[in-house]
Amino acid sequence: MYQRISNFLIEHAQTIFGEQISPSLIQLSPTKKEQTGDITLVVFPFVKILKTSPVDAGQKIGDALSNEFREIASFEVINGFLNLILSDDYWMNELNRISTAQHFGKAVSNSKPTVMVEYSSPNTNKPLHLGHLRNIFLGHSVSRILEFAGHEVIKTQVINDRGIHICKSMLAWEKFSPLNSSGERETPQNTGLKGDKLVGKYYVEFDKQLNAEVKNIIGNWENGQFEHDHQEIKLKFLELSNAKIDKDEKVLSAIDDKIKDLAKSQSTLMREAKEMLLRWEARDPQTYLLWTTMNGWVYEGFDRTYQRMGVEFDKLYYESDTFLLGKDQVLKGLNSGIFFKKDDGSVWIDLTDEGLDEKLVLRSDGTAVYMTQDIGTAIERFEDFSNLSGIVYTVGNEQDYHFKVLFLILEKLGFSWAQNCYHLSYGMVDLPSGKMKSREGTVVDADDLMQEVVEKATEMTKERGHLDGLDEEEKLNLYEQIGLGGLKYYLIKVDPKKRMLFNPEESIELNGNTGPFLQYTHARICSLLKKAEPNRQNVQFGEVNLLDEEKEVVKNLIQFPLMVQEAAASYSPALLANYTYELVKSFNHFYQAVKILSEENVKTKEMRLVLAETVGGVLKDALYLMGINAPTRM
RNA sequence: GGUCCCGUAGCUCAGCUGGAUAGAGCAACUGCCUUCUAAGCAGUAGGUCUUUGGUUCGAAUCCAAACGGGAUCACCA
Repeated sequence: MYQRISNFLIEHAQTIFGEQISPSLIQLSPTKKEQTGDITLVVFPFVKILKTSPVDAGQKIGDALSNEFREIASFEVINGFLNLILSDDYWMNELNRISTAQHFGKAVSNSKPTVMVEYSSPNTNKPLHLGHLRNIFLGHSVSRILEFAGHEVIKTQVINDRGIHICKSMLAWEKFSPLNSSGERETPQNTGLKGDKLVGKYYVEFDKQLNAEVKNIIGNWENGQFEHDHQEIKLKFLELSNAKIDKDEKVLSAIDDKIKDLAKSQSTLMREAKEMLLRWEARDPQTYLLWTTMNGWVYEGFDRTYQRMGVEFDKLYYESDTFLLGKDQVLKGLNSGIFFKKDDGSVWIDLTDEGLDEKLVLRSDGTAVYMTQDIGTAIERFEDFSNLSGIVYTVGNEQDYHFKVLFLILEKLGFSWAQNCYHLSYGMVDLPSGKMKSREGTVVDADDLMQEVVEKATEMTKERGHLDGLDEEEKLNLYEQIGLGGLKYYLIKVDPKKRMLFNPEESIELNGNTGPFLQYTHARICSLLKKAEPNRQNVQFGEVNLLDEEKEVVKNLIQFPLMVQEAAASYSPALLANYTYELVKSFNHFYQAVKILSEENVKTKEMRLVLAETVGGVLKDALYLMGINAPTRM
């Protein structure tokens, strides 16, 4: 309707306004709730053209529109706004159109370009945490939204399965794992621990042991004892220590950190970890076996976590396969003059013209850095999938700079698809106590959180007691859906790019703007429809008068396809979440205000049932797009 | 210091391609279950939209500066 009005005004501009008008002058929007009307046109832009008062201008446009469109029953001009009132007929036709659609708002599958969505991308040295949850739910939801909007979507993740951090866990396990009676070190099998948890435990253990050693080393240094009488280290230490004199706290702690780094570099543990990394890179069989084994434990653990989350991937990339990629590209770029070489042999790109800095793309020893790898991986992906048009990277905003540079480099290397690559950047998740810090043990574990949320859902659902006739398995399934639905919605409803606060109590709340509230409404509708299926034959769409409550719901329903498009275009499930909440609120308002089953007028009753059914369908799809299940009872 | 992001009710967030009296939820207070699931609905209260300038018919929204918070600027990933 908006489109039709807009088109009409443009096409007949000459007769209405006496001149051609720019489409940007036409501002159509839903009328504010406080005002009567359905569609509002802002009249101000036309006042100058028509050289009359806002009232006369509005009157003139209103006349023209209501003559043209029989759907416009009447109109009002108030304060420079033209409020169009649409006929019941129009709303009934819209309801009819929406209710008979298969998946209203869903574009034809694969009618839009293929995109790859990357999310999760964990390290294999520790379990997933709250930050990953935001990342994963966000990326997963965006995948579904893009798919619904017509794209073919390939869901992927890069698993950071190599590097010094992995070696730390491996080394700690080798050194510090106790032996059991059969002489075995700890494994998921003999401890019952989830694989990623076990490996994470040894990562923490490494840190603990390292800190102890570091403390020891610094103690020795302070007493003037330097291993092998190492002069260089001694000088550095003394220099740093002297720098501490007369400094304030902030500078002091920065210097202390530097001293710690110095001590770490001299520690046995760090040295051993680095040696292990070298052995790994040399493909030492024993190291490789250990690495494969421990990563295997982690994958098993991750699989269980992903499964509970209800997310999946189509294609996995492993850093151990890709970390050598990109070097050729850099050398090619070097030849074509995009990169340049410094005296020490390191390769850089100069981005100062773009307002950025110089950026390293290859170390002086010829080895790859993160950037090198990402260049290679991106190119490989486009080779793997010949119909790929772009990549969406779901990665935290601390890497904004990295991706800015990455996309620029890819563009300079001549890959036209670089402009279809998008960094879906999201803000950090803070706790009421402040930032999550692994060092301070304030990290919220993903499995623990999911468990907690499901337990809470269980407790509160039992309290409500609407579950007669469900068997035990169905009940457990339901608790799971409610708990996770709440958690997902909580993390998704906030604008992705904004930093957000995670309040544990609010995340398991069932009332208000929450996942369970949306699910509850769905369950309610299902329960209603179980008692009376709408019989479409009885609905004569021309003969029913609509109440405001009903019209409001239809208005919201109409918006759904538009919201999906917007959410897809801006990669923002939050838009969809807010929309869904509005839809559900208007439905509940309607549900509470009118009778349905006991309505005596058959036509009205059937219309209301159709309305409820339609909301149920759209709601189910909307929840699906957020990765949330829609229970039929709760 | 350079670059980028953010600042809206006590708290958590919408609104930001300029438009009517700035909205929700939570927390507080009042009502509504012999009637379709009260995980609901209706209502009361709560605001110098960080500040100051500018752009114009009109600014929470656009521009500039200041203040406050965060991120990033590694031969780390």
